[in-house]
Amino acid sequence: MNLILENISKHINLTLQEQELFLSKTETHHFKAKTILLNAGEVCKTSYFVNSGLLRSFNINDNIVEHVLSFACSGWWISDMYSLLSQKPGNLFIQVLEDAEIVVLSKENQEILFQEIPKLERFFRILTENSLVAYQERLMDNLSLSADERFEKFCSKHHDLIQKVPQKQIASYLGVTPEFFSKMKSKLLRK
Amino acid sequence: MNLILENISKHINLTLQEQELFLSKTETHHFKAKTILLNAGEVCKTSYFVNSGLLRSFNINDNIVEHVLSFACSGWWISDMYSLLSQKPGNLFIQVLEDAEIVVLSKENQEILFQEIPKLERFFRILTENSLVAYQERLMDNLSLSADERFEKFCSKHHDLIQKVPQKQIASYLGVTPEFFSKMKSKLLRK
DNA sequence: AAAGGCACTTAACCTAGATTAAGAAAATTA
DNA sequence: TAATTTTCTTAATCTAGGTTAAGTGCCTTT
Repeated sequence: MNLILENISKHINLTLQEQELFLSKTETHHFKAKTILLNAGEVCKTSYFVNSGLLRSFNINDNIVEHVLSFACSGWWISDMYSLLSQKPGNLFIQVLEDAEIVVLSKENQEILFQEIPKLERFFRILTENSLVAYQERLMDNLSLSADERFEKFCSKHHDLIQKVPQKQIASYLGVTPEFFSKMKSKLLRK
Repeated sequence: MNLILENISKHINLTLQEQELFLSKTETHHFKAKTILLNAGEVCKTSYFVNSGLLRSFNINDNIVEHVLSFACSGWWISDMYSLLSQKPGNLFIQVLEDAEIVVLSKENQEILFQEIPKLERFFRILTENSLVAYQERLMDNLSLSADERFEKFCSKHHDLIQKVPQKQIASYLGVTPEFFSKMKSKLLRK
C-alpha cells in the first residue's frame, strides 16, 4: 500500500475516492543526493513527504555555520513551515542527503484538498500538534541537558538516523561543533 | 467585545449562535498570583486563554532547576500540549505570575466544539502552526545565537514582558543562570 | 515595624564546549 | 587509479557562561 495514504489513515479515514483525489493533487519525484529542494531566501511553496531516502532542513549563520533544524526519512514530512505559512522568504535550506523518492504537495493543492476533504484539516492539525510537542521537548532538552545527555537521547530516539547521517550533521542538530562531538563520542565509546 | 472571540475572528468567522455555543463551553475564572494551575506529573485536561494577568509554563530538572518554556499574557493561550494531546502525565507546571482572568476550555468541550463547529478545527490548526513556527525559531536561536543576542531579540519581541516578569525567569527562558543574566544586563546597560 | 524570605548584584574561580590547527581516513570525481 | 575533496580525529588553547558565595535591598507576612 501507498506509504502516504497509510500514514494518513492512522489519523483519519478517507474513502477510496478521497484517496484518489488526494494522490491526484500530489506529484512523486526522485531526487539525487545533494539536491537542494529549497534555498534560503526563497518562498516555500510545497511540503515534502519522504517515501524513501533522507532529507534535512538547515540554515546558515553569517554565511558560515550550518545549523540543522530537522532530518526527514521514510514516512516523515519536511518543509519550511515559517515560509510556507507566511509565504514570505524563509531562511531554511532543504536538501537531499540520500537519493530519495519524494511526494510533493503544493500549498495551492493542499488548500484545494482542505476544501474538498475537510477531514484533512484534522490530519494536518494532528501532524502539526505532534511536531509542536517534539520541538518543545527539543527546546527544553537544549535548555536543560548537557551535550552528552542530548546525544544519548538522540541515539535512543533516532537509532535509524545514526547510521545514515554524517556525524557533523548530528553534531549540528545537537548544537555542538563536529570537533567536540568527535571527542564526546570517543569518550562515550571508551566506557 | 470579548477578547477570545475577537481572537478567533482574526482567523475564522463564527455566527452569533456559534459564538454563544463556544462561550457556553468555556468557563472564566480569576486566579491569584502564585496559583499553580497544573502540576508536573498530572494529566492536563484543559487549555487556558489569558484575558488579563500573566502565566508561565516551566519544568523542574532534577528537582532543582526551573526552565521556563513559555509566558502567556493577555490574548495568549497556554497549556501542556504534550500532556493535553497524549493524555499522559506531563512534566510541565503552569503557574499564575500576576493575578489573572482566565478562560478555561476543557479537552472534552474542545472536542465537542470540533464536532459542532468544524471551522474551529481550522482555528486551532492555525494557532498550532504559529506556535510551531515560533518554537522552531526559538530552537534555532538557541543553537546559533549568543546569550546577548537572544536577550536583545527577546527585548525587541516581548517588550511588554520585560517590565512584568521577574528577571530570573527571563534568564531561565533564555537558557542562562540568573547570575550570568545580571552580569550580561549590566554590561549591556553600560553601553 | 520587625522578621523572614526572595530577587538581584558583584566578584572570584571553574568547566563544558569552542576555536585553531594539523593529520588520517573515507568518499567523490576525474 | 590517482587526485581531490570531505569527513573525522586528536590535541592545545581559549572563552562564554556556570558555580559558589557573600552582600544588598525589597516584598511579604505577622
